[in-house]
Amino acid sequence: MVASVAVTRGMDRASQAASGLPLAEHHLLAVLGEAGEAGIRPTDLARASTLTKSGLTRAVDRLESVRLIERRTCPTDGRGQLIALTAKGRHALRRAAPGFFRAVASHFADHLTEREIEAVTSAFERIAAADRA
Amino acid sequence: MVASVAVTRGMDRASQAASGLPLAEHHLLAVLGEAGEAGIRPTDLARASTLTKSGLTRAVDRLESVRLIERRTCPTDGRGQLIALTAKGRHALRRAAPGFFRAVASHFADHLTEREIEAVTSAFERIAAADRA
DNA sequence: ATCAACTAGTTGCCTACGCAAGTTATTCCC
DNA sequence: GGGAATAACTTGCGTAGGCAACTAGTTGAT
Repeated sequence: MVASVAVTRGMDRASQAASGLPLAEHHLLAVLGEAGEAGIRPTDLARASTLTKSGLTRAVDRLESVRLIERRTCPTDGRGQLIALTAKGRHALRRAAPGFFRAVASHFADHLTEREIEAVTSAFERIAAADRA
Repeated sequence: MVASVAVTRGMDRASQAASGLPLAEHHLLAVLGEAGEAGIRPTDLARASTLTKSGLTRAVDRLESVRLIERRTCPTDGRGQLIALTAKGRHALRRAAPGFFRAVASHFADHLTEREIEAVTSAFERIAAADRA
């Protein structure tokens, strides 16, 4: 836990430097980037992030207020919505990427061997999957 | 990050169930347990925890107010103090231990192979050490 | 068709905690 | 040994975010 907090804090500073956004919000942009034009439902976005539904609502509020993302009404469910990157959001993500990847290296990957990176990646993916279940 | 937040949240609930304390505070007790009778300086405790100095001040306030730990004036530095478990604190730590270890297993270790546990442990120790430097 | 049970997202409330500035004690240099 | 630079906590302030309760919409059973 101590190490993971250290990495998270370092990455958060790096994220602020690279995009002006806290790590959690940068991560939302990244997930939305993978989701593509179609957008993604808030509940799914929360699952793929480090936030609960209520935290997500507010993070989305912030990102929407600076026009990095947009809420669309969901065509198939009147309760729901679809969240997607705006053009501005896509640009912000692209611009932040190099600094972000350097930070992953300096705060995390550079301290590990190849084998360790593989072990950590697969183990943590399994843990995240178990948690979602 | 997603996995580490999932584990942290699970462990936090488990810690609440086992001792009534949030994970961060349980961890402080654990570190103090290892420090022994002599106690430990707040700055060192902060380094060994997930908290900054200011967060530590307040966590110590809370734990002291329920008599699980005590602040002593430091004999060798008039600015400083020594923090140590009270007898009540030692008991609380012992009572929480079984539930706590079960939670480490169910939220973390059970999802990993032996080799992965070793890889993660050594890698994360190195990361934590690098951060302290 | 209606009503109950569930799900999606939002909000009120509260707390933890980081940052930066403040206080007090120490060290070190001259 | 006197004064600047540094270190050890503390505190004021601001914000993020979890929980639980709420609203609105959906689904399914009769």
